[in-house]
Amino acid sequence: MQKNIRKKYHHGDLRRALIDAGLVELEDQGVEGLSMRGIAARVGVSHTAPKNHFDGLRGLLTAIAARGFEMLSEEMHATGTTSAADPVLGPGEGYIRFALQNPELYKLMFSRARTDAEDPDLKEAAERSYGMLRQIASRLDGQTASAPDASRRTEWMLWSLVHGYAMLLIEGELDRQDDGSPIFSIQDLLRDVTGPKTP
Amino acid sequence: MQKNIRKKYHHGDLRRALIDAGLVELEDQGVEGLSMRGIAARVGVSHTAPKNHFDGLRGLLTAIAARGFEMLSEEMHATGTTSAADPVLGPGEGYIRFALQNPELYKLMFSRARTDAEDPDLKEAAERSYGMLRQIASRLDGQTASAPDASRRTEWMLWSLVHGYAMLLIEGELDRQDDGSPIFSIQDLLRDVTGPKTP
DNA sequence: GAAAAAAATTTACAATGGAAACATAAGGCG
DNA sequence: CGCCTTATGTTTCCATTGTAAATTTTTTTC
Repeated sequence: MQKNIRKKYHHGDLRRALIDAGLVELEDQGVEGLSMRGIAARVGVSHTAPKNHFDGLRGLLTAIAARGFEMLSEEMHATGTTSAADPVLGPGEGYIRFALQNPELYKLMFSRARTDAEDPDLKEAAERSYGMLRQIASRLDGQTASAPDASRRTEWMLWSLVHGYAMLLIEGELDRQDDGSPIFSIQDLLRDVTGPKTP
Repeated sequence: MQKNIRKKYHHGDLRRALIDAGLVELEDQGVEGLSMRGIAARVGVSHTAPKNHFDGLRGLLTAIAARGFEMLSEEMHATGTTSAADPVLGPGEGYIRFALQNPELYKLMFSRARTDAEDPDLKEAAERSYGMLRQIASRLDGQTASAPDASRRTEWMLWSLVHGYAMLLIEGELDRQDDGSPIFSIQDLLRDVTGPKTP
């Protein structure tokens, strides 16, 4: 009856707190170093408390991944609506920026071994991101020659390129400059694809 | 003395046996399900026996990853030297075939969190694979326009595309046909890149 | 205010990676 | 040959982790 906005004795919003803490520990120690007990300790609850909000460690990781996709969509949208932004290169850059700023989270988001791909929240958040990618692909497609199912193929090509670029950079397989930025940007690679008409 | 099938106290080639067993369990249960004890049990030794041959679980996984790169090089070479093979599409197809036939191994090979990237054997085996990729990239580069550092950029582009395609397929993000084969092949995507001059 | 539900803790347990001490085989060397 | 050194495996033990069950504490409902 009384929805006291004052802090409740029962933590109040443990679910959100656990996800937030998980995000911190994730980038701090990597997915490997993540533990139910560690996250719970960071929030200050017993290590079994999360069970009331998540279906085990996998459930918590799934929720964290869902949050990641929300962040990704936001980043792509932000970089895409800038006035100066290219409709293709802009969101593509936002995608990469997110991946490089949250490498462990990005890896988790694409790790079916650690998350539950059937989770409704995760599916919805991921689908929103994928939809944005499809939109970009259709724009990119308009710039090049069009075959029957060219759109879908372009979508595969774009996503593969961007995802591979992000993953290889995260895992340290592609060289970086002294300031930490990649030698070639995703725009550099995309320009190779959008056609040689661009000088 | 007795080279009978009698069970010897000293295994003989435990190192190789552990890697072989690890490869089986890896594809069987995924990287997550892999355990030192499980692998040791499969070979029939105590769970601490591997310590004489590997530096912990990470050491064993590193050795398995190195073996993976050897297999990858072999597969690319085999598919590239076929008489009918395109010098670019051939090895590219071999790369993808390996990844899709050994998905868990492929993921492990690119997981710096689980392997020791400084291991000499791993470095050497990986470098051999990367060298083959560079070779393909230079061929691909010869087919398109050439800018100053175009070669290296093409290398990034090719590797990103192929790796992303492999990873997305492995994680189930890209749809497959009823027979399990991808809707678009890596050749389909590569043709988008090699330029529209190819019919 | 009492009952019910929700949230969190305590306790317990099995699995795992790893360290240390010990055991066994193999090979070198007198 | 017989002893000794070393490489290889085993036993035993421990800390950490995820999870389940029983219990306690707080909140909500009636």
